[in-house]
Amino acid sequence: MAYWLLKSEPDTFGWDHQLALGAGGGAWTGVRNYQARNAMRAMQVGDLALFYHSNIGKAVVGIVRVTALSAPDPTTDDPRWDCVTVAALMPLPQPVSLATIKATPALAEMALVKAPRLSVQPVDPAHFALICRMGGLMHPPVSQGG
DNA sequence: GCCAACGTTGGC
DNA sequence: GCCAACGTTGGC
Repeated sequence: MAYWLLKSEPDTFGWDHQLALGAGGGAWTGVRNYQARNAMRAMQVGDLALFYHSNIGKAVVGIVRVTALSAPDPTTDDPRWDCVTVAALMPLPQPVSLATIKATPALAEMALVKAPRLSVQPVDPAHFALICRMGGLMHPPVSQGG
């Protein structure tokens, strides 16, 4: 079981779009970075990920669940690129902003802070739980992956 | 809209 | 295999 963070620009594909896909979710396409791809390849069905709005909003706004393993990305013929499938699990009652994360010493080691351009990244279980609580979830969901 | 950081590409 | 050029990301 593991935790992750997925970034998306909300004017391209935001939380509302993810919600609209329903329980089946949708393919997380468009990743063209090896580190990000490798993170997706390491995901298991049932793993959970923070859904982060980059550029506009700049906040963690919800939690998604991995519903299918990494598979070839249908948006390219290039065989190097993969995508997982994720479905919305629940929103954060109160989004946790990048500014708040940066102002929280316990979260200073997050890749979001240290490697700000990485679009798919692993998240420490303690960091995941803390952000959930900061977002108003008294009982953070637990990864069922692996 | 700007610009710094950084990943990728391609010439050598 | 090095490295300069270039493109993209994403915070500000």
